[in-house]
Amino acid sequence: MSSAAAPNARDRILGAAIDLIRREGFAATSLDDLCRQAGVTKGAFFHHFAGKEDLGVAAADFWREGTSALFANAPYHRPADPLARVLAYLDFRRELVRGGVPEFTCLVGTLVQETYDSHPRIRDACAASIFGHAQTLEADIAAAMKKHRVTAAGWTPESLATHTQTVLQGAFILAKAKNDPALVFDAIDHLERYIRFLFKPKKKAAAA
Amino acid sequence: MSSAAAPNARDRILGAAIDLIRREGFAATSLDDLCRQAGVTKGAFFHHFAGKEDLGVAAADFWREGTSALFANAPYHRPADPLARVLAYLDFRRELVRGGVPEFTCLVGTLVQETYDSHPRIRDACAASIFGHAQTLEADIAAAMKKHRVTAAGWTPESLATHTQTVLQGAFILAKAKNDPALVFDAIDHLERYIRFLFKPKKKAAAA
DNA sequence: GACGACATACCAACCGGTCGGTATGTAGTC
DNA sequence: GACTACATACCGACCGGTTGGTATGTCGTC
Repeated sequence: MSSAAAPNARDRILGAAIDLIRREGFAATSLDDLCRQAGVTKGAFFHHFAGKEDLGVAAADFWREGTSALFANAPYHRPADPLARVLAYLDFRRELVRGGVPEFTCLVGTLVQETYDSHPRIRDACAASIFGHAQTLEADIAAAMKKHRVTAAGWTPESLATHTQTVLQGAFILAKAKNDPALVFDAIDHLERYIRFLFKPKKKAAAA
Repeated sequence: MSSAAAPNARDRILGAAIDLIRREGFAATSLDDLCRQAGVTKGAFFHHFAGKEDLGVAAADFWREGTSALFANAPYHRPADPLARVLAYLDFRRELVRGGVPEFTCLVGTLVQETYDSHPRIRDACAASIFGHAQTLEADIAAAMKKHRVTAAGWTPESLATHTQTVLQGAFILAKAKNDPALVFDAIDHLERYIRFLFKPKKKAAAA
């Protein structure tokens, strides 16, 4: 994910940006620190990026590309049953919670909080990452609804897919606040329990 | 909440800090901007606060005091049934989603993401606000479990109370990313559906 | 010799923080 | 009730370092 020792300067800068922004935030990450950590000079930076805002957009795009490749190649797509794939996705998210808080939390979740009001281009790039990823879950959810004959009362595959990301992003915030990765596991447990409820065979569906 | 025109400089500074930090973030909020918006000078600022980190701690504390008064006096405590109180809490959270995104989102959720690694004092103040508020929900959840004879399989009043805050914090992030308050309502709807599932009378409980 | 990929040197604005100073209490003493 | 001694609240000019950004140079490759 971090391309710490990439051959070209651009990727080294983006790798350093992902690391520093997740740790300190976007505004608190100075270009001097960034270039030092990437092992390049300011000249290299401004050769590849028009400015700091451009770096933010590029970092969010880089994150989106990296994570979408990671999830596309992950093993949770293997089960034949679509509901099993959704639950395997949650297992995979649990597996990703390793190392320190700055290593497993989400770049774009951090980035968007600092930039949503002042840097709409960065905000949109973050939104593309979050909602683009959510979208990859919709097909499995829709297939699971069909197979398990679930008629949604008040929710859709899209809204449930979005909700998984809501829970994960919130879990990262609470994990940071308490400096405790266990809170992410708790949140995923609740989310899994909810999804199992939604797909539990029953005579009468709940209203909300 | 914002004490925009408080009589004393300290509260005006804190009100301006809550506004600016929610809008731009902590690092991007300069003391010059802050003092300008508060209508005070740098001298007044450094009379009341030891430095910028101290402001962060004070703002989180101020937020905790303000929100805990708001929730303590809110009408969702009125229903006799404890589960109804929990659901009324969710309704109250829906009501708070008014105005623009910077106005209804959470100060400490934003603040902690920028400071969890570099300013532990601020992080702890944010954690106190989030988890202190979550704790106020535990009694109602526990009473609801008792009344509705729910034997939790894998969750506790504490973990469910925490989960409500997880969902809300995550919802704020997604609402910022898409610049759309409706995402908060969607998230609360899913959360309400989950809670209703948990307390639905049934013969057999689910495992997770 | 043009061009892409960087390095070096530098700048002006801005940043958090300091400092000397003023105005207004307020409590104690005679 | 006047005087001293001190505290609180606030002002605004100023400082040195850092910031994002620029201008120019160099080296390898086609």
